[in-house]
Amino acid sequence: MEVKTLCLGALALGDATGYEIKKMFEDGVFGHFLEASYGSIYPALTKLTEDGLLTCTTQEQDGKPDKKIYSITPEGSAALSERLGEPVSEDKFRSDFLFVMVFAHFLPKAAVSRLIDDKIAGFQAEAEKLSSETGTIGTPGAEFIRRYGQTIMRASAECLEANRHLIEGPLPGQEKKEPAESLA
Amino acid sequence: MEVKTLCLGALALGDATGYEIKKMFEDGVFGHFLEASYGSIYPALTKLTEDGLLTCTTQEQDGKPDKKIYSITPEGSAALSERLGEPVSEDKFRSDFLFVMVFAHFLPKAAVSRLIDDKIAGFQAEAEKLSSETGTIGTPGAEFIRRYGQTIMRASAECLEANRHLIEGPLPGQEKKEPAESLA
DNA sequence: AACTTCATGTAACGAGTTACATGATTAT
DNA sequence: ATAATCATGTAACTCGTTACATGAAGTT
Repeated sequence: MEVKTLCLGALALGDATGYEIKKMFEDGVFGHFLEASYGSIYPALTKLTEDGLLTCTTQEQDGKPDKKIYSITPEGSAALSERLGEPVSEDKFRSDFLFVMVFAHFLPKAAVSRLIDDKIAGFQAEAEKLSSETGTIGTPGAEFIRRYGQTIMRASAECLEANRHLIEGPLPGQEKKEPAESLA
Repeated sequence: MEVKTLCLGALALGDATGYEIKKMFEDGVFGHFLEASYGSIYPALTKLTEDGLLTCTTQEQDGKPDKKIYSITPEGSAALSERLGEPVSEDKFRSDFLFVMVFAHFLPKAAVSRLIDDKIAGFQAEAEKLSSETGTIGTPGAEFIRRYGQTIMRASAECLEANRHLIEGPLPGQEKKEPAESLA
């Protein structure tokens, strides 16, 4: 999905500036499964406006550059519909972390454990973030994504915890005496 | 993670040709969370050999181009260890499908339902594939990845099925006035 | 006859990121 | 003081993909 289409979609949810669109791909719903940088958003916005798919209202500000608020036009909506109907590219899950795990025996044990701890914490934080976002965008689609994201993040964290012994070796508590993990 | 590192990793699992390495990123364990094309693998292999991180044995064949079997050198292993120790980039989950779901109301109902059906089938196929791969590579890391992948694929399929009503609207049979939001 | 598998390699092209340029305001 | 937020925009660069070139053997 090219950035132009993403911008069209973002603006279908309401008028926004380039800066705000970027935020939607950072913190907003989109942030969990898409990304876009200023370097791609601003040129896309310019191009879409030239093509009549957006209109732009400039709002003067003092100190800061003028705020350029973009709105989607009927042609823009039509274009979005069309692109949405085209076959979507496959979901892509890229993980350098998993690659490292395959070669965990190349690294010191403590480093591997830290990597796993951090990853689990990351998943939990992401799940947390998603649940706190409830109601940010009122659409069913957004709610769907929140639930989806939470499910995956929780499943990931649990699965990692349940199977970390495969890469770390058996837990100290399981190979000898009582578990030493008392910190809760 | 750049392709050079990926090749180094692939060859740490055993000698291989460029062609075979490509297969590992298509069908093998790596295929589920990484990708690389011939256009990046072959140049990477050449570069790594020049740098002394790999050695190359040419095996003549009739008809086909000579087979070039690469092996990792001690320096290559050292380089791999080093790169594995460097901070890994964040996991990236990119999904055009989810983007489309946010704007499902732009599409005909039947098209949306088909998209969802296909996606669920895809997740199930992927889970299936992962479970059939048991034992392909004997390492704990590979086993870990299989379990991880299966968990995620199954969770995805189930979650999609459980929440599809959010984007498709309530099921014909459930269309009543009762509070239908139970979350489970 | 046509397609897939095996097998390597290069050049053009694409799409987006990174870093830079600019600068006021507010928070730490 | 220092950093972050707000706000837009461009140019260079990176990295990789796509498509091409070549070609035999086996399969449908």
